[in-house]
Amino acid sequence: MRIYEADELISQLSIDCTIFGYQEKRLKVLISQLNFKGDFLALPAGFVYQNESIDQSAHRILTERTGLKEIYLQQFWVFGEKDRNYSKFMAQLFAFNPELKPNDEMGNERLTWFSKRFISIGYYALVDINKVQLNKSGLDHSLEWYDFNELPDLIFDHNEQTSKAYRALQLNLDENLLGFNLLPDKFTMKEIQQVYEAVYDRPFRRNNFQKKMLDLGVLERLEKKYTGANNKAPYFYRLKPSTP
Amino acid sequence: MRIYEADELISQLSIDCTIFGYQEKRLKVLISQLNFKGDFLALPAGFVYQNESIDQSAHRILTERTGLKEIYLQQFWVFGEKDRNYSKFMAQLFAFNPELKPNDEMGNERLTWFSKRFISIGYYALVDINKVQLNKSGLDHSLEWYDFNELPDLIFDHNEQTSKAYRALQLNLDENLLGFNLLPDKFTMKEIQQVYEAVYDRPFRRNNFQKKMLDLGVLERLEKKYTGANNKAPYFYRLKPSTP
DNA sequence: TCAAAAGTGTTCTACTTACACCCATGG
DNA sequence: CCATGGGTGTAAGTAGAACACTTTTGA
Repeated sequence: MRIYEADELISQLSIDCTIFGYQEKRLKVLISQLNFKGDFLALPAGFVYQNESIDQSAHRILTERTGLKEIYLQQFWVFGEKDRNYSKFMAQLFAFNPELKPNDEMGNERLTWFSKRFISIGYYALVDINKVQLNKSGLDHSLEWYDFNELPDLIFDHNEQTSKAYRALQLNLDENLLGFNLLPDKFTMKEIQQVYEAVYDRPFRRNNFQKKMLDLGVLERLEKKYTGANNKAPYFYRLKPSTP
Repeated sequence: MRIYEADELISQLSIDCTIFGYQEKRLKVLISQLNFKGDFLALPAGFVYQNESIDQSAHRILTERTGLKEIYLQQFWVFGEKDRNYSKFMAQLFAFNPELKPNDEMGNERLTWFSKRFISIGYYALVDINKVQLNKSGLDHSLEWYDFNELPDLIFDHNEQTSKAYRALQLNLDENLLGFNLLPDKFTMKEIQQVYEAVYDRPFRRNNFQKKMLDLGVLERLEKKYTGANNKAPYFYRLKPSTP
């Protein structure tokens, strides 16, 4: 389990990722249960190698866990309080995992590294949950999607981070056409509306929403979607190829 | 000149500040000429001490140079490209200042510190230019206000930073009532309008602007401002005390 | 009494919201 | 032919832009 390569990493700096997905009318967030005894739930996170940009670092963290290559990713805040360190987490960790207490030179060095105050760059990501192939990194005991509205207690300030990420998402969803990142390539108007309703936690009027979307001029209407239900079949849409 | 206290500082991390002021219908930015031979112009910047938050660090950098205690300050972007380092700057620096080349243990240690790749957290600040008492730090040869539209070449990616700071300012000015931070406590409607015109680089209609401002409900009308000009005297306004 | 600049009211327009109707689908 | 859900058109309401007019000030 490689979690410590101090020379290759920027010290005291971490990347924390709030990964949003969408399923069954719910906004979801990917949460990792850490690979230790005790219920330590956390955002997928990692450190920055000397030879990668912070964006590349965030991409690496995400690609490792989701298998996705193309991911919408956006930095949204730096968390830099002066007492922001792992000490509380590590005290709990050692209480549940006494065998992890450092007992040699190497362990102490690692402890020193983790004992320092950390600055964290918060990223949020939007993924099509159906394309994700969850893949635990060495740090993860399990990876699981949680409803954004029913997030458990996370370590550190990760609950605060999800709140701030959510606010950033709300601010940017509409203007930057982010909603489509949460859906498959082909989707119905109802589906994209439900994404909006999940993100903004309020209903939209069907007809006005459709008009607004079509007026954006970025959607291409495809064939109808016949589901076998006894009602009119909706159209599929996709982002116009010219709209990257 | 203390510019290097590696143990007390977070390594590979800096804070760069784009400080906006307003004077004579112009948006201004505070630029430092570095205290070396050669024309090195830069944003006021500094590093983060272990025992201060990143916000406190930015405040310290600003307070040192402007004398102001209360400053509107906002992080807006993290610059973290993988090749983001001082090497190009230092090559030029040594060309103009060969005596700075390290010639002892201490100098080499410092060189090592500065040779690494740096992550920079960009802050922008808004100040009342009349309240500012410019005060050079040890790093500054001089401090000067430049028109935002006529910024000289700055070291590093500092020109890019001012552009990004400017965009962030435009996005936030209106919603967060930031314009008033650029003005004295008492101001006329024309003055705040001219701030807006400077920031958005376009004219506003006098009457509509006044209506919009008053409809915000945050302004309190004070006495008239008699200037001696042969025209109707405008009112002074201030932010309502209840609007912090 | 006049020019300049400030204050205020009114219309016009564009966009959002709300309501209404019609159409396709499979039972 | 009916219930259900999808597509579209139109009226009402609201916010901002544009225009017009009045008031104050000192020369």
